[in-house]
Amino acid sequence: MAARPLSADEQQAWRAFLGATKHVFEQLDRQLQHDAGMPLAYYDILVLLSEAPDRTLRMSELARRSRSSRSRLSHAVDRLEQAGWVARERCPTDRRGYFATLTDEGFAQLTAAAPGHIAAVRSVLFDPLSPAQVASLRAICERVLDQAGEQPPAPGSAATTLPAVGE
Amino acid sequence: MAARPLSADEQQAWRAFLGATKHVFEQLDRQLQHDAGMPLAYYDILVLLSEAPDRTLRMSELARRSRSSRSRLSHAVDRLEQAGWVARERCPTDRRGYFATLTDEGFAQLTAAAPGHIAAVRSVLFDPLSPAQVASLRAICERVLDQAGEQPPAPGSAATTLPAVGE
DNA sequence: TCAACCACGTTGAGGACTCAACTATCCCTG
DNA sequence: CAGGGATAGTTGAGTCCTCAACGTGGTTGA
Repeated sequence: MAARPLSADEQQAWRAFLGATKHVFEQLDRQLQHDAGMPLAYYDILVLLSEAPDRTLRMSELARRSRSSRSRLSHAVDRLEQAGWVARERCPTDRRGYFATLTDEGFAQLTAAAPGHIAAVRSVLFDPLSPAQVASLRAICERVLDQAGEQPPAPGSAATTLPAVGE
Repeated sequence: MAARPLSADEQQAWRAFLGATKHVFEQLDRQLQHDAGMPLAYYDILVLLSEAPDRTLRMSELARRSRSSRSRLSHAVDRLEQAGWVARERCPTDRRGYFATLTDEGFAQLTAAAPGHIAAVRSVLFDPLSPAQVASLRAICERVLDQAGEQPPAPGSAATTLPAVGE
């Protein structure tokens, strides 16, 4: 399976991508950790909760939206719960399930953290780019994500298309 | 400091970027870990060493090229040394320093791991993109990296430009 | 020559993530 | 309504990373 190696263009695109993403996430993580005491992944969880009705989501739904594994989310919510920023509650209709709710304290933390984080996102990612590049980046990332949905046509599986999961 | 919030376009670009990068690195890390028993970060270290004269680099130079902290690199080389893929050697002319060398065993591992990794990079990142998008992605990432070089004009520091570090 | 300073790299503690195994609950079929 | 299989979520061990502190060796200037 001697895969065709990357072309020179692809090679350089790949290295630039590796470097740029490493840099971006390192800056953002450091900024958030320093100024708000949470990593980027946790900030995202709080954002997702803050946007949900009643600031509440089922664990599995939260995992899906944050693109994390159940395990990762469970560990993360453990910590956020310890911090008092999120509360867990049993789901009355399905007793396997739990809801995660953003507490007032969590909302306050998020509100406090947002301006610094947004400024960092701007300065590290958007400021250097032209509007056309921002649009292009978005199209590229959405393309990659679309492709990600149409998973490996697992050998033997016929129709794996899921009934649109109304985002 | 109520930073201007992200525009709707920026917002969506940002979320797509978060999602796409998360997906890409998750896939690649999983593939490498499963098929070659190393995370992407270690693979990159081996690549950098394999390209260097005598497959050898000073720790600090390796840290710079891999964009990792000295600490991270030190831990990583610990592990790679335990695996027998890299060897450390004192620098004779500067006794604070060390060289890291890719061993034959390490080179063999890298050679074995490369095809699968490259195939994964293609399938997850490049295959979904048009050539124009690949070029665009590269330009975008290089722009972000350029900007990263011109660090914060630290208050009070006059000329922080470094004497081009011959790449 | 010696003190102050800087550069190289390591160390250890603690946090976040992965993977596999596990419990508990729900649902479907016979 | 029993049994099997899927689904929801948790748990613990192990890995990788970060941060701050440290030892050691080079360098510079009075």
